[in-house]
Amino acid sequence: MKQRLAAIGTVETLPHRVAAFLSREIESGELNPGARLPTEQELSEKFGVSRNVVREAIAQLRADGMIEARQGIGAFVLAPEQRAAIRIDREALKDTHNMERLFELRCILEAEAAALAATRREKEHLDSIKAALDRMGGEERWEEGSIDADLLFHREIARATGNSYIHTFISFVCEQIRQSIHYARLTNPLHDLVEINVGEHVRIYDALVAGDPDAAEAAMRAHIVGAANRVGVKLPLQKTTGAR
Amino acid sequence: MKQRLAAIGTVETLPHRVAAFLSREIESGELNPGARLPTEQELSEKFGVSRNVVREAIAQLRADGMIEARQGIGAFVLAPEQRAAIRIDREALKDTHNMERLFELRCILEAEAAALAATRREKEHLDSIKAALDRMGGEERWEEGSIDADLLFHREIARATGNSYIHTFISFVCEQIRQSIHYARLTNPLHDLVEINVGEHVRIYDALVAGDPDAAEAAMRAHIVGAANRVGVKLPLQKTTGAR
DNA sequence: CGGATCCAGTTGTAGGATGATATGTATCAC
DNA sequence: GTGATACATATCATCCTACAACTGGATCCG
Repeated sequence: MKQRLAAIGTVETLPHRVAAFLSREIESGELNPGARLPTEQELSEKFGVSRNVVREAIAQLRADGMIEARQGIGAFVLAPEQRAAIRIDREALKDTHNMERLFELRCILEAEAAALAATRREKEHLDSIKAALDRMGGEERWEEGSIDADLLFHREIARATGNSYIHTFISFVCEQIRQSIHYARLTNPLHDLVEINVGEHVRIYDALVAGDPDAAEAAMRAHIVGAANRVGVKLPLQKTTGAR
Repeated sequence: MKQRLAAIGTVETLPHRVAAFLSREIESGELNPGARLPTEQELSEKFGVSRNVVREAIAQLRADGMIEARQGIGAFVLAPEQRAAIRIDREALKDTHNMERLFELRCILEAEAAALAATRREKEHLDSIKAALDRMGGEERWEEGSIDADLLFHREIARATGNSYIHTFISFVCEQIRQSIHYARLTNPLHDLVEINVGEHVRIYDALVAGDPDAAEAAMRAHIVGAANRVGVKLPLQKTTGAR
């Protein structure tokens, strides 16, 4: 747990700050695709840091496919479609409207994933899903432990689809939501404990055991809409009927 | 175009190679979460590079949330759930099975996105979607131009959902698929020109204009299954009925 | 005019030096 | 002996300088 807190409250290192600055400049359109960045020396003078720091910052942006550096010429901004990675700005997560969008994305992914999982799940998957479910209800303290179990439950369902990309994407989105909730609790301590509806989870699990994709999808959709409501986010989804 | 080729055939810089090595070691489980990496000096000796290069490599991994460095102690491997970014290994894209998984993920995202877009699209969105559609059919040469138009068509639909995260995710997945097709064509030159079914696109567009979410979703689903087939990937989706 | 060569600018890599921080050890007072 | 303090060590963070590799243009030469 200490490890997680350390990860969240990570100190802002100089290269990280420089990278964030350049990144925002690119996102905001001040540096258009194809434009050339200032030289490393100019940047190091501008920010008052060593060239080494600038290079580490650029290494980060380059790894994301945001810019491309060519020896002897300079560094250039790439088009957004050429990004090699998806990264979500933690600052943006503090905005409730963005949280709503994130929940919407999560709903899309997980609802379909639940349907897939219902047709493909094997015994091993059901066992680990059940284990997460038990941990969730068994925890006396509603704190971190049961939140972890909740996330594990969702990740295990994603894994049961047999599609590693789906697993990766869902894990990622869930983790972003966890962290944005974490922030929200810091600034708004009245949500001291997070309410988890075990009944909704059980309905999902039952549908998976039954191998019914439509029921699994509907249950998952209802659950995520409910979870969003419980943290104060209203999902404007049109598909709450579920049945088809 | 030269720009894109340069981006794809980018030279392997030393920090990139070191980062890739460490990354593989983490993914393969040789370095478990919580494990401590060798010191920067040890790594620089092991790889025969300067400490500077090692630091740039670590900066990349750290930006992805794959490792966490703590001053005075060392660098530690983080759990996969704590990743701050999604990155897809280009090497993995050369595997047909992975392409199938990627198409499946794409189908999930885009089908639901099309339904959302049908209810939320405004005139501006319809105009840009139509423009992409015209470019697609109008291109004489089936080469890059119309592939670009195809991708733009899908991205504009994603944008019409009004959810920037959905837009980002779909753009990303589409781009990965584009590149994996690019690779496939290099090794298998019999697919010299990519076939694009304009009719399928028109049906999607019509459903969006009509504002019919179910029709849009079904049309999108059918289109992506068709597109996968045309590049030799068979999608094992259970939901080809579409109508609800 | 054409071509080879040189030159200045930029990124890539190397190596060392110093500061900041965490951990363990030794010393000292009591 | 015990506790607190000071010190030593290890490690990452940052800075600095220098040189190598590469590019593009200027210059020079025929």
